[in-house]
Parts: sequence; C-alpha cells; structure tokens
Amino acid sequence: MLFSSLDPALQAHLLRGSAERRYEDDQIIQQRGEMADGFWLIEAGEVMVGQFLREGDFRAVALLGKGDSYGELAVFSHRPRIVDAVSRGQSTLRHISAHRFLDALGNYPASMRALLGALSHQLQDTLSLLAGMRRGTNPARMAELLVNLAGEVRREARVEITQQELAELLGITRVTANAALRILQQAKLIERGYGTIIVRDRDRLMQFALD
Amino acid sequence: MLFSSLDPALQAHLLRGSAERRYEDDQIIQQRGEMADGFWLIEAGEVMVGQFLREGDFRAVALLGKGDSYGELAVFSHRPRIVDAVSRGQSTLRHISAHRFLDALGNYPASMRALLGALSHQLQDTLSLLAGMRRGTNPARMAELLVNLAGEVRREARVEITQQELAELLGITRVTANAALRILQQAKLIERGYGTIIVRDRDRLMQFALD
DNA sequence: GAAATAATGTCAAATGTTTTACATTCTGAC
DNA sequence: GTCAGAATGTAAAACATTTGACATTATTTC
Repeated sequence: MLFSSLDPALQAHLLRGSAERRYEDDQIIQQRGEMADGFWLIEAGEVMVGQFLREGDFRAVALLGKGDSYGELAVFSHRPRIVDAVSRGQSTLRHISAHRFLDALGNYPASMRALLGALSHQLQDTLSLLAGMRRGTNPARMAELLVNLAGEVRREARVEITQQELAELLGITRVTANAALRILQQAKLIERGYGTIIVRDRDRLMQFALD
Repeated sequence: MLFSSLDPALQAHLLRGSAERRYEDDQIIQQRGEMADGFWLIEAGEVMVGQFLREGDFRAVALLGKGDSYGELAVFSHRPRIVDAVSRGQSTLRHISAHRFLDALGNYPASMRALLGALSHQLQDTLSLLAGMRRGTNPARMAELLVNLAGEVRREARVEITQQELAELLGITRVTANAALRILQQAKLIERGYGTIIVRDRDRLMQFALD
C-alpha cells in the first residue's frame, strides 16, 4: 500500500492534519467520476473497492482493511476517480487532503522514490492479474482469491465473506462461485459456512491455485 | 507512456547514452522473471507485451508502437519482470540503462512528479480495464479493442492485425473472435480482410462498445 | 421464541465458449 | 503462374456459465 511506503515522519505529519470520518454498512465513500480532493487511510473496518454497473450489480476489484490506503491515484493523476468505494460494515477512515499531501511530499524526496517503487509494484501486480485473469479454471481462481484473503495465517484461517461477494470479486455468478467452493470443499481444502469460509489447508489451497 | 512524460532535456540525455538494438519478427526481447537493468523505447516497429502460458499459448496485454516505452516498472520496483515482450515484425528499440536513468532522475524533481502522475494514470486505466473485463459481450469488448487500435482516426481506419492476435488480446479463442467480428461486420461497423480489419464507422463502433 | 431477513444449496433450461476439424482464400516466394 | 504457408470462415459436439426458480438453513430483530 502506498501510505505505508512513506517516511514515518511524513506519515505522522499527514495524520495530524487529517479528519476522521465514520461510515455505516453499505455507505458510499467515494464515487466514480468525482475529482479527488484527497485520499483515505483505513483506521478500522473494511472497504470494498470496485465499480457499480448499470444494472446495479457491483464488480469488486479489491477488499481493503486496516492500515490500507486508497484514492491516491486520482490525486497524482489529476483525473476523476475510476472506482466506487463502499464501506463493508462500519468503518473509520482518515481523510488526508490532496493539497496538504502534495505540499509536504516536496520535502521528502526519498518518499517520492518510495512512492514510485510502490506504484510500480502495484501496477506490476495488476498487470499480472490482468494477464492471468482468464487463466485457470474457476475453482483455481477461487483458491487463489481465498489464499489472498486468508492472509499470512498458517492454518485454519476464518474468512468472513459471503459467496455473493466472492463471486463479485471474481466476476462470476453466485451459482458458479458456489460450485467452485463445493469442489474445494470436496478436496477438503476449505469448509463453507454461513457468511464464512474456513481455510483448512492454506498450503494445498495455494498448490491448487497453480493448476 | 512514461518516457514521454519526462522533461525533454532528460529525454535527450537518456537517448544520448542509449544503445540501439534491432529485433526480428517473433524475437523475444525480454522474459518474465529476469531482473531489470533498464527499459526500452520503441523507435520503429511494434512490440507485443504479455505472458506466455505453460502450453505455449500467449496472453497479450498490450500492443505498443513507435514512441511507446516499456519495462520501467521493474526498474522502479526492483522486482523481476512480470511480462514477456516479443517483437511483432522487425523493430528497432533503444535500451536505456536503469543506472543512468535513476541517477539522472534525481536532478529532475519535476519529472519525478510527472512520473508519479503518469504511473497513477496508467494504474487507473489498468484497474478500470480489470473491472470492465468481464463486462459486456464479446462483440462489445472486441468493438472497444478495435476503437483503441484504430487510434484517433476519424473514419475508415485500417488496422493491420490478425484475428489470432485479437483473440490473444481479449483472452478468447480465434473462433470466438471471428464470431464477434462477424457480428460487427453484419452491423456494417467493420470489414474483415486478410490480416487487416477496416474500421468503417468508428463512432458507431464506440457506441456499440458501451452496450 | 416467532417472524423476518440473509445466505446457502441445488436444479434445469438457455446461452455462450472452446475444441476439433476441415475447406477456402489470400499472400509472398520462386 | 504455381506452390507453400498463413490466415480466414464455418460447422458440430463437448463443455461451462448464466439465468431463473425454489427449498433450506442460519442469523437477526422484535
């Protein structure tokens, strides 16, 4: 994430001047098309980033959590925002103004280099994702997604997410997502619960993703 | 593109120290996994960027032409390259060393800001593409791709590309690509030729892409 | 604890995509 | 001009995904 790549002194400076904002479940934080006046740092809770489609469907791009930042891109590019962001459950964010950010950044040349590195890294990841999109079967792509969501946890991670949300992240329907999960469960890699997926064997799940 | 966002004086400086290299049709310019020692600027010809899959298939991400640069990401992120690059027909590139680039960049703070902007813009575009990937039917996605390839041309653009390559850019098979093109032709938006697509009506094609 | 709401599990029909296969057309080389 | 190679056009079968529908189970609300 970009904010965490900044110099700690700069991070502190930005936080001092930031405003805390709370959002309720499903509340819209930013909308596509708006011009950026700053970016957000997630203090607590989770945020879904993606695009609302015409019919009201949502195509998720990422699920962000505590310590993650987002919205910096539109600040740097001076272009309208290209994704919608929605609070998932209650969340607390800090809003850091573009003006203050860009001004302060001039005094931290090392942080600019760090930003270039972090941005490049992220673009590499995204391109890799784009190239790999269609690769592999749905169960394999689902396995990869679950490994990411489960995080670093060694064994028995509990991921609190609905099958609807998983489907939106993969760009498939809930029926197909459920079928993929059933296959992973039959292989004893996960277990399906109400609003949760339990990752039983992260290592073998990761192996499965590479097929 | 990133190179073109740099200060003209910096561009000139980098070009002076660059080495010219020629590549033949289908020759591999860079491979996934290599560490970066620089980036390329395309002087003439075209370069396909994407990933070779295990079975030898190729999943294209972009088709670059004269004036475009690529390979900067791995330089900034200090990570291995994540895409393969292949010459499409003969091409002439200039290789700019990472060392020289990063050294010179320190003297051009405004260019660093410009790079942040250009990188952010590109990441925004890529995220948008990622979110839109599965959206729309194949004919609609094909229409969008052709509009991009046709460039700024007002009417009657001639795009020299095979259906196989179009399929690789969309991540579908040639059969499906052909079917999509047939539909666009039936709507009198394009015409299919041997190794070429003629865009008859760019405006309506763009309209079609939004369905 | 009953009712309302949210989420999961599953099915069948319709649709879309890939695979496989082969004929045809175009282009460049000789 | 003929031939070989490259690219296109198309069809049928196999496979995968979506759509729409409904039953079931879990959770929350009152």
